[in-house]
Amino acid sequence: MTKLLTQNILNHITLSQKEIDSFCNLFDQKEVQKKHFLLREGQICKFEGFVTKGLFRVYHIDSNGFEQVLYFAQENWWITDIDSFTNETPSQLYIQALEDSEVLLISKKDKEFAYGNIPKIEKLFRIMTQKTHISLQRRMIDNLSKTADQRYIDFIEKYPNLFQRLTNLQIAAYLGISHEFLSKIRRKIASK
Amino acid sequence: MTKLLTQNILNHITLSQKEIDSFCNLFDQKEVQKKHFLLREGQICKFEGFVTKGLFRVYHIDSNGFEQVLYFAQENWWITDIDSFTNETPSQLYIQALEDSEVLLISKKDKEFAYGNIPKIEKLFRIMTQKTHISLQRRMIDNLSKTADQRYIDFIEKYPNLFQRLTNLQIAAYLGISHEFLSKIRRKIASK
DNA sequence: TTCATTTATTGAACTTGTTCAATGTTTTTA
DNA sequence: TAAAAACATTGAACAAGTTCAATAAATGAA
Repeated sequence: MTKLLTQNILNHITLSQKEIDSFCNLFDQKEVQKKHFLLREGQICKFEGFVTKGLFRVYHIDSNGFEQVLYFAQENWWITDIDSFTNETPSQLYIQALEDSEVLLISKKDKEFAYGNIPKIEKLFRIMTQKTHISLQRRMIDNLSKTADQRYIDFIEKYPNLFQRLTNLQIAAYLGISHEFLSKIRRKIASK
Repeated sequence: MTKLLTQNILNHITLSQKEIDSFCNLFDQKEVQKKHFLLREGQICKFEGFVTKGLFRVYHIDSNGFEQVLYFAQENWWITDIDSFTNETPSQLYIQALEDSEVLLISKKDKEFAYGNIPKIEKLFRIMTQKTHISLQRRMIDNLSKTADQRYIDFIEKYPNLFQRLTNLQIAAYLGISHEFLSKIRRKIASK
């Protein structure tokens, strides 16, 4: 059950079997049906999660009712609203399963426990946060500098697997464009 | 000389005087004249820096020659290209002083040393990386959901001090719009 | 202080992307 | 398997933002 998680951790740092077991034991498995929510706006995010099956979208709804996707999380990805989780403030985000999914969840208390009792866990999350920050930094630059056409082409190249599993509606919400415009981009690309 | 740095660290974690001294000793002070560079595209970023005086911009030049500002760093802010520094890959960024400035720099080797010898430093950077990630996440959502007018108004509110010290050219490059369009936004706002 | 350079403003034409409404297609569910 | 719901496409009118070129204003260096 925690095989994927173990693998993921060992990808970042080295831990003894004992440390791994003790850390993995802090997680609870949860099944989340398609369209069900792990988190809604206004709630305080009480968990950090590791996806073992399925696919989630983490998104925001703006004042005009439009949805913006912050990121998608499929198998082997971590999900949380780090803002709400860290500061214990109401979330501005929704986390919804786009397929029948399974996650391993750890609470803030248990995570703090791990920080205190397994020193390398501090390093693990330092490294993981760095990596997600680096990706977001790259995405920020792309969003500032590239046209929607190019961002769409980049998305397909970078996440061919996600591309297969997502609707154009979801991809448009990630790229920051209307789905109608995405449709026109697709036609333009196809006609080449 | 390291008073600001000490204050900044104690804002995030608690350290003994001895730990503080031992960590602060790993930094070298450097003066950077206005318009001079701490880092240029193609170089590997060898430092993590803490600004004690002045103002820097961290920016990217895209394939069309346009500049996008990833962030500004004034006194009490940290600067680095975390991507290049962490992965030891050529940077895509420029870091330039916009005023005569002073920074405290730590090398990768010394930072690794600190991780190994002062356990709480791991926590310090985990927390700091989380915070910068949270800000970037908020900025990403704003960029996806808000119009340029609103982003400009938000910028002034959020960074009134930076706003005073920056030209409209720099602000436009941060907001992701042309400076001509920013000029039109300013006129529109002024006429209200 | 003056000349050169950088920064800011403006207007007109243009491009990118949105909105709305209609229609067709696919997927889900009863 | 039929009906409903969600998703995708299209066109036309519109809004947001760019580009280019000209000019004015502010700043910096000699």
